[in-house]
Amino acid sequence: MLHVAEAARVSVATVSALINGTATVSPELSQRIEQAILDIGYKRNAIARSLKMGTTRTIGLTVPHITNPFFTDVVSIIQQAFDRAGYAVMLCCTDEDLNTQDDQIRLLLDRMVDGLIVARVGDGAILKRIVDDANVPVVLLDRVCEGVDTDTVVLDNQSAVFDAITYLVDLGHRRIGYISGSFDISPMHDRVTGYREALQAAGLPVENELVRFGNFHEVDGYNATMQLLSLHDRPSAIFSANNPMVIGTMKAIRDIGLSCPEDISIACFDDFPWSDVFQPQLTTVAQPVQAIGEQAANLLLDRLAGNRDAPPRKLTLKGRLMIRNSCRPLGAPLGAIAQSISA
Amino acid sequence: MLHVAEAARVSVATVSALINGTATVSPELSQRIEQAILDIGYKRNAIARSLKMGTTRTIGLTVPHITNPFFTDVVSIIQQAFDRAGYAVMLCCTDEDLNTQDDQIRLLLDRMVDGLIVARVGDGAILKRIVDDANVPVVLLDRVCEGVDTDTVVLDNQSAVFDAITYLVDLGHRRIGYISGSFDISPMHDRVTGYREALQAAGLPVENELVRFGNFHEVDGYNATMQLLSLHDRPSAIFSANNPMVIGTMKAIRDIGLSCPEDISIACFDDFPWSDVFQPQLTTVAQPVQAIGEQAANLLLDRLAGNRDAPPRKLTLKGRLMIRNSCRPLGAPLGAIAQSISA
DNA sequence: CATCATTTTCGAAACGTTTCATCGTCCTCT
DNA sequence: AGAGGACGATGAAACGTTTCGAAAATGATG
Repeated sequence: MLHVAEAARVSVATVSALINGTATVSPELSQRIEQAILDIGYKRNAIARSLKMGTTRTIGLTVPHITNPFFTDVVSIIQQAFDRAGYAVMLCCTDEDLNTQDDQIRLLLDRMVDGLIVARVGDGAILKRIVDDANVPVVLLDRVCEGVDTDTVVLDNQSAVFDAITYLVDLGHRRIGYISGSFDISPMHDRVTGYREALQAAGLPVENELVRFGNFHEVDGYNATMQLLSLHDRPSAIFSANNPMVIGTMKAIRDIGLSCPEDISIACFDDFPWSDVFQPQLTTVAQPVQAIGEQAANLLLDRLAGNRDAPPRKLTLKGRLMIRNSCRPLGAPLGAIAQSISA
Repeated sequence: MLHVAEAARVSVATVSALINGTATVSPELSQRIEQAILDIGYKRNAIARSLKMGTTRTIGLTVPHITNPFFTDVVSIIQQAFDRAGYAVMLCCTDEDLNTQDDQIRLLLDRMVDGLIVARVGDGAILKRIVDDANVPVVLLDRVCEGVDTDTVVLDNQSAVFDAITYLVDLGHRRIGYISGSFDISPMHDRVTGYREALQAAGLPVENELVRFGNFHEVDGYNATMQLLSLHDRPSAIFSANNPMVIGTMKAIRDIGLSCPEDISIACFDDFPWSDVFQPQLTTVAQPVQAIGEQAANLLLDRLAGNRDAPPRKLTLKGRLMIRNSCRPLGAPLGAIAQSISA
């Protein structure tokens, strides 16, 4: 900018005024300056600007896994929203690891991001410290946490799983396996609760041996399924609490030589685009990813627009059970599957 | 830092020296400074540091689509590599749009990223300008471009598709449809070339009506498949040049009432984790995503480490044909599929 | 004890912007 | 004609670091 000012024989203040439109500059100087900018190929240095302005027009976004289609979709939508608003997005993957997440968020805050969207934080204390420490607005995604007062977008996990399990019960299933993610993360907690309540509502016993915990990865789903299928009285249906784990479940039942839905019914959380073109077409709980992403982005953009003091807003969205053909009516002949799909 | 210096009754220069270890500071002052840092909860301002140092320890990464599993995997691996090296990654999705990509890269350069990894750039001229303008190292991913001399990691797309098509020919297919992405992007160009050469090598005619172009999205695959299947002499096999498009292909053949592989054989580019648990299990060309991501990261990290003047390095990796059960031997009874899989 | 070498600390400039108070100029109004 | 306003342009300070040369303190040596 100094060079531009010299070349145009004006002061840097005038150049700045022209570029930002913060003051009127005469046509004559404008022309000289613009020419100089072109000649020199000047680009404003965003770092210096950020330092002076105290704003980076960048937000931080952390997700557990970018390979999980659910998060991929959400990230993509959030990206687009901030793109439109002229913000850049700094993405970090925490790999479901608390320390990593802590490091990442610290990194982001050090870089003076203007705001933070944090998906699926693990530990309440860490989370609380983050929200308190950061003097920037924070939006929580897919995770609610007692005592942490900030904008939040979550799914009604409990009722979503309740509906899914109830559907299985209605099909005649009595022993339903459940594969959960780590229990200390609220969505996982709520999903298990939905499972238990559905069984209780149907007057069925809740048996601990039917509930397994994993760490969200495919291999966890695989191992958990193997355990469930080696029970002496094995379940006739399995519900898996996330997408990567259900892949593990499918691999396990394939390796054990069973087939779905003939031998075992499968349902899971999180829909994916190809779920109705391959067999079995999985019955899933679809999250409204578009809405989740947009709402989270809107909440943060609203804060960034200056609405700092409004009380924390907590949004809860509803999931939707997508019934396909991976669950069969128990005791009914196989031919009945087709009918059940139209249910 | 000023506050810390005051609280510890030292100069800011000394605080800086201690924090960065750029000079020895006496145990006594060190102790006072560290205490002050703790008391105040001081965090170094990375923006001011970047301004002074001329380096942000941030790299930019652009990909066409984050929802394409291939790019998701690559992004994830690149992320991890730079994470380990203490760099942050700024991710941008270009949505296959040239203007968007241009804007994104400009945005990244304005923010003084230390380096750039650009996946799948569309236009040669734009690309050349980017590489020339940016006074930071640039690594090209999944795209090679005449006249642009910079580090590059690409797949040997041509031979990968050649192998896949040859496999289909060996199964007895004579009319093989091909669904390509935009022709002006080198991988797409090379893939089509592989297709043509495989047919020619087998002495088969290359018919234009069998080659369709789309813009990488599911809907493009759907439309292209519909067109291919409405030909009066329709193909017995279809190869789709990327992952989202093959989903469209599968939906089209489902909607038309055909089934795979009985009525039509399907193969595609890009493997995905669930491809061998659902039916049909797609025969795919798997890219070595791990290697691609790591190599790209290594090339850039090497430049960032100071190796600026080495001549551009061009890495070409090999794809691998993953034969599953979505292609059937033509003319043979259906039972023969199982045998062909072991081929 | 004076001198010199070495270690430790510091003041001040610089990075590239934005912003604010100030200063000319020129116009308008009494 | 002189005063007052409006407008355009500018100099300089500030943002929070790093760094360099210089100053101060310490230790060693003759």
